[in-house]
Amino acid sequence: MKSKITLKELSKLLNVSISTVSKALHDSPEISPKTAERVKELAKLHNYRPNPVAVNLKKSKTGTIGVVIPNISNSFFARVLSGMEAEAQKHEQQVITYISNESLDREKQICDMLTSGMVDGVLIAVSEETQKKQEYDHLFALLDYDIPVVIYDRINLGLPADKIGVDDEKSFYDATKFFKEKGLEKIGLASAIHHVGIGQLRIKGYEKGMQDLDSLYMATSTKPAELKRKIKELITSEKVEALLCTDFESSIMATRIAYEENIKVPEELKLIGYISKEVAEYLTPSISYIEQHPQELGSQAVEVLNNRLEGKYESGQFEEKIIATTMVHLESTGF
Amino acid sequence: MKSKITLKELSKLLNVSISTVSKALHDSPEISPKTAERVKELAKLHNYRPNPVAVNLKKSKTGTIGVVIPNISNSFFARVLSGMEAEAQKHEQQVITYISNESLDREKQICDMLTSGMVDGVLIAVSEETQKKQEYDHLFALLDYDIPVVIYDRINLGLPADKIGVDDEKSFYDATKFFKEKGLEKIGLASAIHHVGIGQLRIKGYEKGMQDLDSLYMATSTKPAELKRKIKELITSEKVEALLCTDFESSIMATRIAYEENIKVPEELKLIGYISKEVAEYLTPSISYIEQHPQELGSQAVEVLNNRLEGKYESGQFEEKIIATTMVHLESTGF
DNA sequence: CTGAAAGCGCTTACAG
DNA sequence: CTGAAAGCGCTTACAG
Repeated sequence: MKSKITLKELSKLLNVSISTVSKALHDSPEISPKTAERVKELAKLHNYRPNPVAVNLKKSKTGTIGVVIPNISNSFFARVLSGMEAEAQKHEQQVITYISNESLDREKQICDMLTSGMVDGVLIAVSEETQKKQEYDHLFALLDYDIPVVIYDRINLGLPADKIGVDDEKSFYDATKFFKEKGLEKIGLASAIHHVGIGQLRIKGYEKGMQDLDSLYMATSTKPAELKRKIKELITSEKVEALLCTDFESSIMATRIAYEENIKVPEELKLIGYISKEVAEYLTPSISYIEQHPQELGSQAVEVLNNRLEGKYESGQFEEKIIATTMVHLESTGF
Repeated sequence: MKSKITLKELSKLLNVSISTVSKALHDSPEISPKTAERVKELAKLHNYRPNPVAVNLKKSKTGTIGVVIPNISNSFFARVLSGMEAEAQKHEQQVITYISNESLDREKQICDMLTSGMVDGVLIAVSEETQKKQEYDHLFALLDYDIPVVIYDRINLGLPADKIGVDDEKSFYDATKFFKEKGLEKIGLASAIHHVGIGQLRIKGYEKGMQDLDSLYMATSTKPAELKRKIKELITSEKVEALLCTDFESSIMATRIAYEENIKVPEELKLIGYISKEVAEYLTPSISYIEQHPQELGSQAVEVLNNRLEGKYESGQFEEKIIATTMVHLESTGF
């Protein structure tokens, strides 16, 4: 039980002033090499560590960044967090995690608490409910309090903040094009997130890729039973040759339906999912997927925030970064 | 851009002293109702929030707890974190997340930084490498600095700290018994984590459940290729009727091999996995699994830590809580 | 080269 | 009932 030693105690032990000790430990040129050495030696002996709370108060900052995550069970966000933590670590920042559970109320609570100055900046993926109700006052409150906000992943909401996301539209455009180039014609899309921003972008990419808007085959619903029925119809009645899925639910459901209906993947149906590597690889058959590089997204989000904190961006102007996606081919596309 | 108002500014505006303002806001009986009201009104108007860093310095605490997570992509840990965050929220504590990536070095770095007093207490699931090398000095360092530590999930390491975990041994004992009662005889076990504590406990539960140690069928390896070969042998040559899997890798691999070898699940082979609800439900066929209630584990871990911080436990004596598991039957057991 | 002083924003025992 | 003072642990401009 060493119980932390303070500058004051150190200074008493050394018979010098607190200022001298502090300066010595910061390699100030004001201090003679001799005293500097004495001080450092004793500090090391006692394993002195400055009290971070005191340092932060003095420097009028907190050394922490707040991350708001809509749903941590979604391994995409878990990986994003991991990238953030790694990058923050490099900047000696602590990551405080808040989970909104896709709830507007919870998000408001979190933002409210953050306005008190718990953190130097905030990284947020706006919850689904918030997007639906388009209530962004709590986010503006953060900006009012001069707390920089970086919006990650769910970025097409027209908010005045730095943003970093994934090229959702292009990824689906490319995937659609890919199937077309392979000579497939009947290409469908399944989505359980057609009502939220990123879902809409992915659908847009699909539509652009198809060009002819009469040849679209879409199964969309937020209700599992309804989505299932619709996907089944696409696969069995319409007999689409390929199916793009915009999210975890629809990807898994499509795999499942193909299995139940005895439709062979990839021979009779080719699938591309929007799911994490881990799940994609382990499904049977494994599902080709669009890799979003979540860790990269996370680490760059922290980078953007720190640039903002360090004044590297002009105020009033906002950064918008897009991370390119990669298509990963596994068994379900069979190429 | 409101830029936070301070007590000092408030007091100037009101023509009273800082102390008076502070007391009024804390409903001190020392203050006259009249001034109290005046103060509160203005505070509300300016949306005054005490600077948390200053409050913490004054109170010699940080208001935060540190959580060390070995691997956030593992949805078990993601859910544990979610439970911790929810509980911490109730206590108005912030959760600072650190990811060790199962690395001893990283874990040491984290603990080293934590000894400086970043947090009031630490929740940790010890990394695999740390367990393998049995190097726990960095954890003792935390205790030396009087920072309470709660070990969660990976608890059988004989460390002198409060612990909260899952009843790994019993869960496998029960699962084994369950198969036996259904009249199955050839019951096998697959494991990619036989070298770490929790793996060993699960295996022990299996062994106890089998009683006759000559009738064990085990496939264990940390190398995917070798594990695959061994599981395949159990399923095809040995023709076990049921297989218990101790972890994500072996669960998924077993499903996969059954599919590849055209062995029908559950008709020819019954499977129980140790994986998250989300993945279990979505596999084809869905996999019966042992539910560990990770959120519960997380929230109780925070509870234990707070009890310790509040001096509700005797020092020198350690709590050890066990969360009971539940078996969830899906298609792969077919009962 | 060293130290006294002010101050970061707050709380609280104490004096009046 | 109100306020001056000390102090949480640190940093840094300033005086000597």
